[in-house]
Amino acid sequence: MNDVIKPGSTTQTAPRAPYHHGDLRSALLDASEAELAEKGIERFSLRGVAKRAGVSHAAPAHHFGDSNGLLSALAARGFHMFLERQQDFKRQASASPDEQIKAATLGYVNFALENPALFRLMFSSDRPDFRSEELDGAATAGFMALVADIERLTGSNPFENQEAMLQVSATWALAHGMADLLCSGRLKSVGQLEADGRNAQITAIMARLLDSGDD
Amino acid sequence: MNDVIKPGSTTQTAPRAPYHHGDLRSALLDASEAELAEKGIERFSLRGVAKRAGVSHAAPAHHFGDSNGLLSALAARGFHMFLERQQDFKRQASASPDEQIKAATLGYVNFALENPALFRLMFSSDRPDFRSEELDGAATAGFMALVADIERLTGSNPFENQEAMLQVSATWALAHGMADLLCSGRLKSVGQLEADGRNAQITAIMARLLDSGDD
DNA sequence: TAGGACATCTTTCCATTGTCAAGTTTGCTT
DNA sequence: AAGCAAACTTGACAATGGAAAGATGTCCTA
Repeated sequence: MNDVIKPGSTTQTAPRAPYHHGDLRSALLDASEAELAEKGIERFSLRGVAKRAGVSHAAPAHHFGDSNGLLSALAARGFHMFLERQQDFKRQASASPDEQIKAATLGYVNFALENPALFRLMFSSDRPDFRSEELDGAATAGFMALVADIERLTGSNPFENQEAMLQVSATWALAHGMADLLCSGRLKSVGQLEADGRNAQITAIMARLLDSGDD
Repeated sequence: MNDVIKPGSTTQTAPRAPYHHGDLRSALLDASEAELAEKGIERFSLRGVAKRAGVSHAAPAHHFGDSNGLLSALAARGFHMFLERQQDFKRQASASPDEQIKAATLGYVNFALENPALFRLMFSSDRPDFRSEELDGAATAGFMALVADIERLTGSNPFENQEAMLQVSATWALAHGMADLLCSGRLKSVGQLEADGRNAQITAIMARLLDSGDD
């Protein structure tokens, strides 16, 4: 009726306001990320998300179907952030293949430590639906980047060379294991250190693998 | 006093029946394990557990406090099973330190694949309370076994030698990364294989690390 | 410019869940 | 035998996710 802007909006940055709320979809994703970071996935509440976004508790359903749909979209966005964080580190490293891999590992682990709940959503939850094109694509992109790095390192295409694919698996598993253990508070001998020392240890551990069988 | 078996029991195998139900505590743990395996931790229901055990929905509270208390006890039992599974493999392997570590890794990963939901409860959940003496002790025992193996491998006590502790971290992280990725359906190049081929790949990956810096 | 058609969001309602408080049964102790 | 404490049940409550139906705003077309 009137053109008064609804006061319910909370933290929108530059909304195009095409509709009632103004890009509620991404506002809900922001709210979900905050809810997840604060509560963890096991106390994540859809109604809590709606409250953060300043809308009714049933509003998310229209954009995401159910709560798992929302978490799927959030996980997909998480994988994009994840890949970017790895690229952050890679850009600051030397161009040699093994340095690039070490840098990606640092990005991998630091992302997990910076976003532990989101990392768990992406890797240790049944709620996101990986049959979703969007999510599967986002998750696959990171894997493909690693495959390319290993190809540069070994000179063999991992999809054609079993030994190179084994190197992919080993590298991924080692990076993932450090990330998962650290963000669950295990692996205390590494986790207790401050950022620089921790990153040095992570690199040293990865070096132990890379300096071995870089055939 | 008497040896009359209560007729209200539903699915007990060989109950001592010291009380009303007959060792309800462990019956609830069994029921929880089944509930967890079927539903996963994210749809785990305390009332579902009670229904499985054939008791009222509030019965678990007396033995475990709240649902997190039950999950803490279940996780502790999980860590014992976890260690046993590693020892299963170690007994069937040669006594050399690196073969023992490879065997433990096979136990680590196979346990995760056999009990994916329980594995997630143990490593990727905030619900178990690790301040609990029982749980912390069970979780620490596995770590100490690895430390001992690395000491045998390197000849140095990891608690006194930084390089050896780095080896502990690397070994644990690699085993854990494989386990976590495989039981989440990632790492398909390994996960698609049948058991024997999969175990061979796991061993080959671990060898890549152990054959490197076993100083 | 009026009138649908439709996407967006709210309100209301319901089944399920975890937890609490009180009551009931059972075995043990003295 | 009496009482006591442990073990378990019953009933209630607030919070949650989801379904259904209503309300509101926007756009497209005639």
